[in-house]
Parts: sequence; structure tokens; C-alpha cells
Amino acid sequence: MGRAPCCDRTGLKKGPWTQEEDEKLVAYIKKHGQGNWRTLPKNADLERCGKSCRLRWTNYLRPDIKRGRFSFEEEETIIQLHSILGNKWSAIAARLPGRTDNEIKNYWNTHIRKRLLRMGIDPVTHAPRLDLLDLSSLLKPAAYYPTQADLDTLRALEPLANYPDLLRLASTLLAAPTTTSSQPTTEQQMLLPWLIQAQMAQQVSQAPPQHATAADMFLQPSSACQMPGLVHANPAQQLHQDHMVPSDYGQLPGYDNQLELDYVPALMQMASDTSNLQWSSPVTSSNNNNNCNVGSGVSTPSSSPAGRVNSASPTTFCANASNIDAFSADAAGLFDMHLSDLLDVSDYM
DNA sequence: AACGGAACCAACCGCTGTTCA
DNA sequence: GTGAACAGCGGTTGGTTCCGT
Repeated sequence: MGRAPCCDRTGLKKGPWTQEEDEKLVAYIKKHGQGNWRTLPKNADLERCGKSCRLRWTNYLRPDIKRGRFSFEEEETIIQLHSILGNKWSAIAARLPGRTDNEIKNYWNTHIRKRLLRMGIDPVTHAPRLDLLDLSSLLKPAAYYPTQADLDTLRALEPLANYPDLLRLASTLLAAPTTTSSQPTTEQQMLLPWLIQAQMAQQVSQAPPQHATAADMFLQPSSACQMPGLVHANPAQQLHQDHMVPSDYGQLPGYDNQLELDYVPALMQMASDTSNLQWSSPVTSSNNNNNCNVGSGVSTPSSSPAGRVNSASPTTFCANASNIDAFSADAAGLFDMHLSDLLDVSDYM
């Protein structure tokens, strides 16, 4: 192996193709077909290497290439296929007639990838990412000084870590762009304090000292300082200060000292009312494939080159678009998938 | 109008897998 | 069995265009 690049020979032209070169290449292939790319340049009187000719033909000159912007359906298909196949651009292109792998790859990197990131979705795993949501920047806290009420809240919310779906959804909804302005939607206003508290509870739950409760951890100043993503424990107040919440908004859920975990189904109901979300049970959320998950939902492919099967914990919520805005339509396109019905990808599994 | 940064995309690079002498 | 030739793939580059200041 380790063969020298075919364009290293002197005298071969590189860079953009001229119209004359294109015409020569097209005329030759029309007459002789796609044959030996190595001998083609010489036979077609082109000062190019065969590899360059092949790329030019397959990516640009081929008559069946569809040019122009990607349609919404094409974009959705790319996202769905990428969630299963990963960066297998040629495999994705094979299922999008008229589109080349290079074109899809470019479109992914310049459009889709950025949009997913903006939505708080990891473009590699297709899973919403809490760590991409910079809550501290939203709230601009000066420091975190937990009050006794905060600690009580944390104690009550610690079991929320058992609701990863809830956390992901809240994160996604909060990361969503609002339709007309930078002002958060009412749903976002309600979700934000919930997510903050749940996120804190999850962090505590994921890496607690052996015998420390969540609240105990926050009693340690050094621990509090080291917790990533910690924000002021009263986001409602902070939101109010930042003019993100109307002054008459009232008491936000989660800041009642008598907070109970039955807020969780209430939040699920709220989210469901907002976007027809369907929840998997918290008990089975990380493994359950029965709901809208592997085979019929978003998968989380490995970024490794081989075997893009669902190895990581999959995203386990999905949505049906109905009375939702542009973001929600996008999200629904991402999450409401029935790939097994549409595509035969078994050869890549 | 001029400039600079961002966005876009065609083309290149380097690697892997396959074929064949 | 070996290695060169080749096709194909994914990642990256760099030139061009767009857009805001």
C-alpha cells in the first residue's frame, strides 16, 4: 500500500475545471462510457489525472445529478439516514437520487450540523445534549449561594435523574429558537427552572459521594464551586431580573418549599399538550425499544467507522407535529421516525 | 465604496478495500 | 502469497461569494 497520489506526475493540471475540459470529458464519456479512469485523460486529451476526472464526472457532470437547494423532504431523509448510518455519505447518497455524497456531505457540514447544534442536538449521536445548553449564560449568575429552600428543593428533585427523557426534552425545548424574537416562549419560561433543578439533581445523582445526599453536597462550598453548570438556585428571580418573565408571572413550579415529585407527570402533561410528545417510562427509558426508539425512532449511532448500530443509550422520546411552530416541526421531523418502514438499512447493521 | 468575516462548495488529499498479474 | 494498480470513500482545504459594518 502507500501508493503515490496519481496527480503527482508533472504536467497534470489541478484546480477548478474549465468549460472546455468539462466538454471534453462529457463528450468522451458519452462516446465511450465510463471505463478505465486511468487511461481516460490521455484518450480524452485532458491534462488531468484519472482521479480528478472521475470526481468531476461523479460530482458535477453526471447527467442525472439534481442541482439546486435541498428540499425539506431530502433534508429530513438525510437526518434520518445519518442517525443510522453516520458519516456514510455514499450510503446516504445512494438513497437520495440525484444527490452526490460530496454534495450531501457539504450540505450536512454547512447547514444541518449547525442547525442541530443550535437546537442542542448532538449531530454525531442525534441525542439532545444537556451539556450543550449553557444555562449559566442564559441566567448570568454571579455566584451560587444555595439557600435552605434550594437544598430542600434539591432533595426533592434528586429522583428526577431517573427521568432522562424529561431532561432531554426540556433541554431541547429550551434550546429551540423562538419564532419571532429572542424572548422565550411561555413553555420555555416554565421549563427553564425545571430543567435547572433537574439538571442539578441529575449531576448530584450521577457523581455523589458515597454517603452524601444532594443537599449535603451543596452544603460544601468547595463542592458547589466545582459543580459544572451550576447556576443560581432561583432562576425565576433571575429571569425576572433579566426581564425574561413577566412581572405578574407568579410563582413558578419548583420553587414551592412543599415541592413534591408529582410535578413530574404534570410537566410531562404540559410538554405533551405543547407538542404531543410521547414518553417512555422512566424505568425503561434507557433500554426500552418498544416506544419510538430503535427501528422506529432516532438512534444514536456510534461515530466509529465500523458498525453503526445503536450502541449508546438511544433517544427515547418522539413527537408528532401538530400545533407546533417551525422548531417543533423540525424536531418532529427528527424524532417521529419510522425508518424500518421506509428504509432497508439492514445491510448496514 | 471598501473592507472583513462568514458561509458555501468544488476539488484535493490520503487512506482503505478490491482486483489481478 | 505478494504487491502494484485501481476505485471509492470520508475528511479537509482553499477559492469564491455573500453579507454586515
